[in-house]
Amino acid sequence: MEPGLQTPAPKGQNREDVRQHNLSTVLRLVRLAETISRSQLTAATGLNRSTISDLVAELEERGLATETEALVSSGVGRPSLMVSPSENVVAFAVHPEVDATTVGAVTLSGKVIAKERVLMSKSPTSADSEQTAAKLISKITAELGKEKRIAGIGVAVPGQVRVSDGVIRYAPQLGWVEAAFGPELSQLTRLPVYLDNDASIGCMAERNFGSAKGFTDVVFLFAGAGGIGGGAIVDGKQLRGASGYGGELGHVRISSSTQRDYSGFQGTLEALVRRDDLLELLKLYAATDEELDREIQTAKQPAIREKIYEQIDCLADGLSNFVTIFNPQAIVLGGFLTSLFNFDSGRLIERMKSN
Amino acid sequence: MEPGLQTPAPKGQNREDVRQHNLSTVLRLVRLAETISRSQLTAATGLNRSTISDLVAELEERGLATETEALVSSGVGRPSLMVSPSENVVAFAVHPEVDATTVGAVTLSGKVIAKERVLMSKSPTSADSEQTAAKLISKITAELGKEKRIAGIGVAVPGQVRVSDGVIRYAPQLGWVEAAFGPELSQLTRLPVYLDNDASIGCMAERNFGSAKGFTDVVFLFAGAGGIGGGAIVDGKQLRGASGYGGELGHVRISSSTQRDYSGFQGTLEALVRRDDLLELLKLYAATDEELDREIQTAKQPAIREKIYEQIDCLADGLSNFVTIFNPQAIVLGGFLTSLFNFDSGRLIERMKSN
DNA sequence: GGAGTATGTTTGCCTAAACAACAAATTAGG
DNA sequence: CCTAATTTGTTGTTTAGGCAAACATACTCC
Repeated sequence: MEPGLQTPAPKGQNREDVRQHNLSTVLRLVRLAETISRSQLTAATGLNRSTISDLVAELEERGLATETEALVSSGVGRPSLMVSPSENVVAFAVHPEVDATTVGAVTLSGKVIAKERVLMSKSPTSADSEQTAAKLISKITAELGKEKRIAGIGVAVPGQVRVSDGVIRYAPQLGWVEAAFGPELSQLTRLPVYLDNDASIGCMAERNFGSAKGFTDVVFLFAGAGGIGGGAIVDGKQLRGASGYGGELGHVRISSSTQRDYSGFQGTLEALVRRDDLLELLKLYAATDEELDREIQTAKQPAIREKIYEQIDCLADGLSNFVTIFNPQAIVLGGFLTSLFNFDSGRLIERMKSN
Repeated sequence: MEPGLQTPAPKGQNREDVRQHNLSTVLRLVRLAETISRSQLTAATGLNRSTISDLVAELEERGLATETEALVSSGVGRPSLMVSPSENVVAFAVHPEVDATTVGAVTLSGKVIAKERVLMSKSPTSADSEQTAAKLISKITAELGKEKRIAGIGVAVPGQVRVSDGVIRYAPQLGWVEAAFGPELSQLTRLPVYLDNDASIGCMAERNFGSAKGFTDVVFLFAGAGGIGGGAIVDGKQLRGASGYGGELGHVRISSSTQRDYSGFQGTLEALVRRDDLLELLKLYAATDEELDREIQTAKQPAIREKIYEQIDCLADGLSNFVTIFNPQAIVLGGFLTSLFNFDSGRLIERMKSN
């Protein structure tokens, strides 16, 4: 339909690729399991005992993992050594928002060892956020022990991101367009920077550590103040699309309604399932998700209940489409969508089935 | 949401895997290109000259490819040897339908060397079709030269298929439910059988040889007499979903309309973009796609044009959702959807953009 | 026909995984 | 306790597949 780059790219594999693949496979298993025995690694990877030994040794040499003796023995035979991700490798997590910029430091083992949040002036530019982030990073770095090694920076952007070159294509709430956040932050900090959409990151997190752990096909829908973000895991990988703008499930049109969403599109999931609408009806302003949830679960007024049901129905319509399209093993709801689900999960499921 | 099998399966790689991968990569390139030089193979795979030499030799030894000298030299330097897929490896293609069963024989090089079609009694059972197919296969096999080697059977099923075990889950037009077509046909013919949804197969074909050649992200929508089939290529791979029922794009709901599709769902793309509706309006019965196309392109009556526009709009709504979700490089339309597109592609595109 | 160039071919090398044999650390069972 | 059985870690060797280098070959260009 439209002209595009032909990208066959079916590369061959050589020795180094194998080593790389196996190292990363082992490291991934170690990270995801928090701590795992060498024998479990051999079983999971199908590789030879001695190969695992070698791979783990290399990871240890590179400072990415540590081996310890098992605390409790789990049966007959010599107890297997336990492998854990290193505490000394840290990555920074950056989250630029309209009113604040947050930077966290996380170890490879998943522990958050620092977190700083700086309030921003109204509508900061991309450069403002970058500089704030860079300052926080250098501050946290200075406070870290000498033994810590910094792997890089991950940025969760509330908007469309071109992952390949780290450019924020469009972040409606921040008002940024085509901002080279990644390269610029990398310039400032001299660290590798990885940018991605916040919903996508949330999706991967849920899939790796959260409620969708281990599933290969997942649909993810998260509602916050800024609308509905979404994503999908297809065959174990994040759905990105050709240019990286795929998976915007909140912007899928589910009705002929002319109600508009935050990006100006009509009849989309985001337009019809709105946190703001409920807040207004409930006369809640600037409420947290917890407060909103309490109000929803205890709502008595027919008008309000009606509105909630309406949103549940819209959510169900959207979800049933996603089921048709993706045939997922799990659907993960986040933010106030959880509240909608809890309010009447039976109705939601019933409506999904009826479609 | 629903309990599912945890499938992490992050396997390690050993030497054999590499060889396998490289062999299949080379064979794929050879098949897709019809004929390709060894130097092109080295460039495309990134592998060493001597490695390609070795791989091609192995493919030749296994009877999967043949090497010939270049007919025309393409520049300075020693001319590279040309590699082509073997003509002696054939696969059978089976297509069971309500009124007929078709079997074709195709060489690895893509040439159709035999095709037989047998009319069936009204609504054949799965076993009927299997037996008919098996008979045709043994008949064609007998007629093939001794030098031909049979690789296996591929079946294109008009319905939901569980690819993993070759079971047809539900084929509405045939009225089959949970039919073990794959295993049974394999039993009858003593050949490996691969089953898949016909739309999925069409999708891969378009992507490999057709208009979407080489693209990694494609949305595919095909309309026939039996409704609208669809599929998607995500990151170079067919979208299947957890149980293999994904990608049913025709059954996606795009409107609150209560119009039902062939599977009884309301407001779906299939329910609103109906070939039958147009046929009826045009007073065409049992028309071919070509006849229908002629009538559509020359339609004058306002009522008919109105209906066509209506369908174009519905199609656009569906497509724009798919663009939001998949962010594809190309959209491939098939069957009478092509006619709708040609009737007023401007309107279609405009409507897609406006959403 | 010689220079230049790209490719095919052959040989030996290198590396990573596998394998085999042995050592070590545990449980089970008397 | 002591021995057998079992499982895992360790070490040295083997093997396979891709690579690099050196050389041979076939083409174009001048």
